Amino acid sequence: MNRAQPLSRVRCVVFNAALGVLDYRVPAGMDVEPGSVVVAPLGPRQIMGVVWDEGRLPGADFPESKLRPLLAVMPVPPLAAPLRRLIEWCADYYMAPLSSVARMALSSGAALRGGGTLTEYRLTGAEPARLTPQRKAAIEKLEGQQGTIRELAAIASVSDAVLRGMAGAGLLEAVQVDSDRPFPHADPDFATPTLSDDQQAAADQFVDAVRAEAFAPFLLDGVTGSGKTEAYCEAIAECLRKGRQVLVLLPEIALTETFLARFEARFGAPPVTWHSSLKSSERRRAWRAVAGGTAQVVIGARSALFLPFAKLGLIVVDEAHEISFKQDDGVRYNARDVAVMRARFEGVPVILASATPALESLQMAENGTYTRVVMADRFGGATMPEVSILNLTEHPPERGRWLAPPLVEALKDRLAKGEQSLLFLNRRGYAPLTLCRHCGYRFKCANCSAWLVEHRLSRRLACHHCGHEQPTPDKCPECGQPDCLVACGPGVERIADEVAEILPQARVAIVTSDTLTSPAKAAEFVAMAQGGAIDVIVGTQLVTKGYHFPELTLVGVVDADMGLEGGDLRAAERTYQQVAQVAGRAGRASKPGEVLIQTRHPTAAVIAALASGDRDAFYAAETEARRSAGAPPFGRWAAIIVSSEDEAEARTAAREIGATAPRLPDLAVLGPAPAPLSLLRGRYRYRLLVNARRSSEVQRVIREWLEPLRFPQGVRVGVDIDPYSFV
DNA sequence: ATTTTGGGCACT
DNA sequence: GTGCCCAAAATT
Repeated sequence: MNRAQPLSRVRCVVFNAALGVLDYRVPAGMDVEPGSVVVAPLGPRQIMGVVWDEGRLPGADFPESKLRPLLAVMPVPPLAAPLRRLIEWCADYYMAPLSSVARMALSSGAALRGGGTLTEYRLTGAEPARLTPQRKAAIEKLEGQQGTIRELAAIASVSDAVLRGMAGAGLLEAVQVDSDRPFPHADPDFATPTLSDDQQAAADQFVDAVRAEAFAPFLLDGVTGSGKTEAYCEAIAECLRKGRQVLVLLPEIALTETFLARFEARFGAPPVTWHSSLKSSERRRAWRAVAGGTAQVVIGARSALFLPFAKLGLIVVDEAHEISFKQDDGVRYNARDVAVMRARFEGVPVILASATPALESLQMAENGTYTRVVMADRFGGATMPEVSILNLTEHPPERGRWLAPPLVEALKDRLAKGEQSLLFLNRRGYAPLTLCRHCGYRFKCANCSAWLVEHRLSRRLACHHCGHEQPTPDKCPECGQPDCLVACGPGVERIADEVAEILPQARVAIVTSDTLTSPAKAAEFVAMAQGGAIDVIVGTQLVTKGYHFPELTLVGVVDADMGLEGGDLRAAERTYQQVAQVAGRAGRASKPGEVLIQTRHPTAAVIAALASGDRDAFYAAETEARRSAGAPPFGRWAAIIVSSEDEAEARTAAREIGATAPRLPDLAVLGPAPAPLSLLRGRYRYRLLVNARRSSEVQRVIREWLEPLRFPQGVRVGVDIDPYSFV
């Protein structure tokens, strides 16, 4: 590309949501182009920004004479045009400030300052002469850890002063980490697998698309166990051969040890990972390798979508139906949809892989926008498990118990045969509500309108929305009565207790984000489960993903109705997906699997479809329900969320928005109403729902609606386009 | 968002 | 006049 005239005046997206776009003069000798990351003066301060394309952004002409010169250019490659187009698209579609979206592409502050080294610390193992309590605690928690003082302080929950003292006393040693040391090389032909006909046919289509180097969206629709991963890995291999980079998006990247192991077995090296809990040195190294084009394959959480790939060749979204791809704070984007847009702007193929695709994705396949690739059979001749409904009204569990007699019998049977069972309940902790038998007091979060969940293993009461925790008291805080607290409802811990009572000799493992807190713990669990050291696994949706347990022949769904009772727009679909996904864990090897679903609504469309294994029937019923509700993909939803620390202010602002709602034939506005969690993290929240019957420009309507309104300071108004959760 | 400014007000 | 607090304005 030849640039004629060096730029003398540029429009910058500065990293401040309120300011947006500002113009600057480029001093003589400074080399900037669209995408350059720069430091600009702002009043007495300095602010980071990205040079944008001339003429693509709104903004009045600012007098030449008042322009101030840019201060510096960061030593990183400029953000390429396709990424800039993606940022613009996201800002526009999700109604977020351009700067907030741009910031996601530059989320590694350290990387921007250039390469070089970073100082990290680790324990020396030296025996201290005497030990303060803080130092003793730090040494226990930092075993095997390495990181900057700041990161270690967070891990050990001590102040950095403690650690600096320890470094001075020789208990911690400094290690220089090179941020540009290369990642191991992935070899496309390291271990080429033998594919089934289905897999080969899918792989061929993907490889052709990679070779074509053009935008091509695929919906890889394959039952659990059909070997989707092997099929798309062939497309990854083709990218590696062409020297192009690959982005694989996974939900909950921190817990996908098994995926990383499979990847390494196929390509001879682990991929580069990207997720929110990377340490700053790891983040910097990964970011720079991505921007420099040396990171071949990046396995990432949704934030990886905004990485500055130098030569992207393919995007894969695995488990594409997962709702965790929807970001629910900050810029509320759906990574699945943004992935398709990025592929489009980059001109590369994108594969959405799922056993239970979102209705929206199926619709896109049906109308020809996406190419549908079906893998209908399980790999290696394994059969789909037999699914039965367990009507809780007919087979009630004993009082104070949650497992119905037939499920108990099935558990006993598997234990006798030496086979594994899995009980699925999507609820962490022991019990979702604790109350005082004496005075009726209920434990409630101080910052949110939510009950505190008892975690008996850690002897704490926790709010699952804001993270607030307190020790479980032994007497009621209201009336002071001792031994009067009762647990209401089941959580996985309670189910595990029940299993231990029914099957005292069974080895039970609880699998939730509370117990698998690190990749090492996850690996340990997988090793134990596969080594036959666990008889019954009790888990949340965490166990529904990615694990293969050859001896697992029974899956019990403890409460299939749980998801249906909330006011969630996609409740039926999510229940279907979760149960289908967990059912897929049963009988993956030679032994057939059995699935028992406990429910009080055996005739509900979702439950019936699960029982009959008739996926098409479920999707047909759900399609009709969505059509008549004007829900996606037939109409559009948007949520307007008004929040403030002052309840009255939030209510007034929400009412004002409601009162000024536009009256349009295809638009329905519901609310304002207090949001389901009307108090969240100390903020009172009101919500309006906007339903646009046609796929019209909801964003434009909302923009014009909210634009003239002014609210007091402290009132935040956010828009959630295509909302999933109404929390 | 953060900093600067300017007005109103009490106090000297 | 001076200090102080808070709201409004400006930031390229």
